[in-house]
Amino acid sequence: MRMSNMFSRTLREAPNGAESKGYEYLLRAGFIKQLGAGIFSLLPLGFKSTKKIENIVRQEMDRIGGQEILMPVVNPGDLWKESGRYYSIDKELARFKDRVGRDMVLAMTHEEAVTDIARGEIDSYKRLPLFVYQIQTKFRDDPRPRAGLIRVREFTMKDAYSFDRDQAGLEKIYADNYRAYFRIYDRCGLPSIAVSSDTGMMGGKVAHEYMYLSPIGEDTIIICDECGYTANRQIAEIRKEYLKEEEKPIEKIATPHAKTIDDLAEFLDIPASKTCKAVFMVGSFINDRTGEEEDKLIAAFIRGDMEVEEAKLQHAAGANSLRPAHEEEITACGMVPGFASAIGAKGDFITIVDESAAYSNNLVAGANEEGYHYINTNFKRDYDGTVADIASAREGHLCPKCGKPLKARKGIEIGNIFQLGTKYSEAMNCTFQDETGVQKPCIMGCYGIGIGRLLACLAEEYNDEDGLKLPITVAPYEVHLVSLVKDQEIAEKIYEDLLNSGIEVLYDDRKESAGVKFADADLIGIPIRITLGNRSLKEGKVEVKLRSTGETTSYDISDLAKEIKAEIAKERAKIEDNIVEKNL
RNA sequence: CGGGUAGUAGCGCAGGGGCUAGCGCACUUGGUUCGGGACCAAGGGGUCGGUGGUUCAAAUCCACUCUGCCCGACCA
Repeated sequence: MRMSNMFSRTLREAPNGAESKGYEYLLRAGFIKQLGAGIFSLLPLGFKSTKKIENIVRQEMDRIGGQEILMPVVNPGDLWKESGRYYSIDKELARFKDRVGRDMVLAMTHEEAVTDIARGEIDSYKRLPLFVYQIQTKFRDDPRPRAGLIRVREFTMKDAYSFDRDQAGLEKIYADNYRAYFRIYDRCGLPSIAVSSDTGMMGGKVAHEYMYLSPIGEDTIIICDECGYTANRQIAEIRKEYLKEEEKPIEKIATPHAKTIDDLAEFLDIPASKTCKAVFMVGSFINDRTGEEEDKLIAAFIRGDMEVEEAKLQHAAGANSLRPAHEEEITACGMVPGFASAIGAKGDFITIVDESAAYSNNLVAGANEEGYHYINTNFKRDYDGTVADIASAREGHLCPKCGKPLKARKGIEIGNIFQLGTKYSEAMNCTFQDETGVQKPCIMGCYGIGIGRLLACLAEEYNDEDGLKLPITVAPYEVHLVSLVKDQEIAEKIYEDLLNSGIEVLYDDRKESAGVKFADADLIGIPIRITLGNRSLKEGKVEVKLRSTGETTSYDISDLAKEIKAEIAKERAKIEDNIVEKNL
């Protein structure tokens, strides 16, 4: 590619709103261009990188037996009504009507579409297992896109789907994907960890998320350095110590102005762990057959020294979504915000009690009367409810596996794998006949990687004060040929030679000053830079500089292509040698 | 969806009722320079986000509206 003819140009200054380095450089180097909130075009350099990432993904999917297909972005709404997600997913699912008024959706994932195909293909256990994938556009109308390609509305995703006859089959392909994902990130050069995760709108039971740890991440990951336990905070468990003691008689006491746990603990001169905190949410419960929606108050109780994790609470209550409750909704059930407990409450609401509160004795809790609390309240004796783990794991809490203190880190989700089970196959009647003639639902799994987000994370990981320095496996070109010579003929010849040797070359043939060319080369960050200068050329030499290390070598022009191929192989080896097989 | 902030040339910004709307970079032409964002000279480019209003006069004041960004709610 000749830079004199390149569609995109570099920018000297960062466009307004590029707050992270990676995003800024992707914009300035001309990899991407914003079209609207959360909507980006890929320019030639960004598209090249994206294709490289896609090809790595493709190779690894093929390697574990994946068959590439392509499904439509536009799906009939009826299909999504079958799975129930037409109703259970809110505005994030973009809907429209076609010319005859049929409900249509822009697919945000493809469980429905693939299950529809599979139910037509799969009749016998002999057809299983099956594993397909696609690399395709998704649209999710995110309420708040941000940080460039990190969180967007339209994006390219590799999504894969497996169909098995039993759990053992699913677990095998799940483990294959688990390994393949690490190989993909390793081959892209992106550090990654796998964490146990929530299943969210996908449904199913077992799931892992792959995270790139970064301060700009929006997910919080709980990590145990000691035993390797890792989980998204949404589901991270902690070892809880219960304050067991002899039950004492309940007693109402005056606690004027003690509305918060801190106030209360200070007023009574007790630790927060001797109190019980109430958190009120309203859950939306959607009937996914009819789309009918019902709101219900959820009262969550947890020991005063802990916080409620909303995702856990949502699961425990079986709600589709949660929002904070309004004061009237709480008082309608006989509870008084600031002085609330389940004791003496009435009306239709769901009570979820964290283990910390349920298994500790003699806690101070609200008396549902302005200015009063009960001391020595005990679960079961004084109030009832569903016991669940709804505690939010924080740095310093104890590891559920080994009991050592946990750490909290920020991360960006770069992929996920789900054991779906039969959620979609049952809802959509995707069954097979086993040896005994019995119809059974296929056991499904799904596996996703956001391609653009991966590029964004790579840009975040690989940059310095001069620009990007993507690894050679994902950089748009292998070699940047910078010509500083007056007589372009020799440069043209070298360019041709390199191309003929099968090397991917970005050729700066522009009539620009050396400084401009070097600055642009650093900004775009192609791994190997060849500089053609008048002086060294007279001696038959050219300079080769690595973007990653700054290391410079001088080569004879006569065997340049051969030497460059060796350099490329070395750069590739730097990445490929770091591929580590990681098993589930 | 709530709070904040901003829309003026490709990018970054200034101007804040008055005559041809500026600056830096970028762009065009000519010349000099030529290994780390060169210099000189001459040029080209803008419905001042949109609509409506106030006024003799609006980029500037007012109302509404659209869009971007940040924080939160939210989210794979």
